Amino acid sequence: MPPKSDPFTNSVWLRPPRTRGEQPSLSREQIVRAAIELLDAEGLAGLSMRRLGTRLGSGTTSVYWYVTNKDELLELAVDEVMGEVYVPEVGDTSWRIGASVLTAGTREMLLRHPWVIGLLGVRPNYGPNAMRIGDRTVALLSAAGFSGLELSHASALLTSYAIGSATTISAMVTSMRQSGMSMTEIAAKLEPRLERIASEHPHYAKWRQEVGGAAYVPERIWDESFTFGLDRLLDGLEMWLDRPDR
Amino acid sequence: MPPKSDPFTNSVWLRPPRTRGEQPSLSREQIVRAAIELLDAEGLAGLSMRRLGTRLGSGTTSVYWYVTNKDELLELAVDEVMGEVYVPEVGDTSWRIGASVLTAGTREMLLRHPWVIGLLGVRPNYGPNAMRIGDRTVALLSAAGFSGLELSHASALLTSYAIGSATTISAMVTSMRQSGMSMTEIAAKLEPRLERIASEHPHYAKWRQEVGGAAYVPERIWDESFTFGLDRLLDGLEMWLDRPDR
DNA sequence: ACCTCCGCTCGTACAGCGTGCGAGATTTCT
DNA sequence: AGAAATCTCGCACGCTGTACGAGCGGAGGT
Repeated sequence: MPPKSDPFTNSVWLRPPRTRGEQPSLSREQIVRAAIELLDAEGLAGLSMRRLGTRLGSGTTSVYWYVTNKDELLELAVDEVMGEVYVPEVGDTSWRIGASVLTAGTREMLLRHPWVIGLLGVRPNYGPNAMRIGDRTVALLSAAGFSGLELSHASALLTSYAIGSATTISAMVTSMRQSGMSMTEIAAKLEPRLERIASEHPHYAKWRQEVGGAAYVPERIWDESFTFGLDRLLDGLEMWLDRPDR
Repeated sequence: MPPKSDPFTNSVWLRPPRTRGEQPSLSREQIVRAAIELLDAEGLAGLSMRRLGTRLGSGTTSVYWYVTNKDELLELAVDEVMGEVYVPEVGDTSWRIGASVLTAGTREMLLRHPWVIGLLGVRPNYGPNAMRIGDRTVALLSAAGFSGLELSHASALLTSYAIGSATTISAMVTSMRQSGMSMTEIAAKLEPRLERIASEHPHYAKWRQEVGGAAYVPERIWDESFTFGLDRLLDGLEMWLDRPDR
């Protein structure tokens, strides 16, 4: 027997914020904003309901009047930062540039708020901002020549790449932050281990020699790598659009 | 001042398992296996050190002899399941099929062990299996004609897509499991909301009409979507390889 | 044979977590 | 004025990761 109240019919997005007058000292919006600040500063583990209460200057459990539980608060926070993603208007640019801006923007948002990444795999997002992005993405890809299921496949390809790319980088940035070292310092510490690994993995060793230390230079390479992949991906989509037999 | 012992020079992979004779009733290998079983069955939240101890038939904190903390255990678990990913030998197939098998295999591994997804963004992986995959991927792409930084860009593109694609699907599967409903049941519950959303988002509404209910049929569509994206992506890479001016 | 040490197990304890509950305060409606 | 709604929050429960140190059994040295 399914639970009496499931998360699909009983969702945050269907419930109006619990505030009518101007009196109350808290509001859903303010709570979400404070939560995002905590999350940005200290990551998922840094957000506890107690700390959130303290930061808002209220009691430990006051937040529970506006939000039924922590999961729901995170759902609100995720959609809030989704609002930072800009999807170009149809007609403002070519679809290629439009898709490029969308994908890069999504990736950048995820890198600004790395805690989102850990939440994306847990529950799908039906918040208003996610929906707005979806709608405008349809417009963009539709104008490009996609339709039906292929349109959603193309859209999934773009967002998957943005998410995956951000995930890899987030892992490194997080470990940088936690260790308090720069990427080059980490590379130096890792050096002997990588050397030993190279001695057991001939192909890796050969590649390592080809690129020298270049692979461990920080952000610039990550951006280059993302752009390279994005260009290949857009090439592939364009090629499909140009196919006579589709 | 950085911490005295950082995670890069002092890593699980550099410390031999704490066992010499045959006496002890526990072993690192056995612990990791049990942890993975718990994680597969109940997700990240389902693994606690106490439950792990109970499942192994030992005391609450016995595990701490073999593993310094939970994070390290998770690191071991992640690399263990990385061992399930098969990277085709060079020469066995074309590079295209090789890359295809690698990417699909990674995605399938992630869908078998969805908890891995939540961990990928937290810390990079330098375990032996990750290294083996890396080495063989270099071999594969090197034989295809990639070299230097472009090789690692191409490799990043493939794994990013595998990760991102698995993330989206994992979100849906997880929410299916938690609600105990099938995807079609969820779609039915969601229907009125989506309809209202469609009424406010014209492009989405138009697309919705195009595909009808097809978009909410479960796994088959997901696989089709992944394959579509993968093919576009490989087309793009192939195109780059064929460029005269690279 | 005894002692010492080492590898290993695990009970206890502590600080922190999410949150259900209900008492209380305050504002609004009748 | 009295009742009802709205909102705040202290307390308590059961859970978490893990530091610490007591205790156990077998191996090696004397």
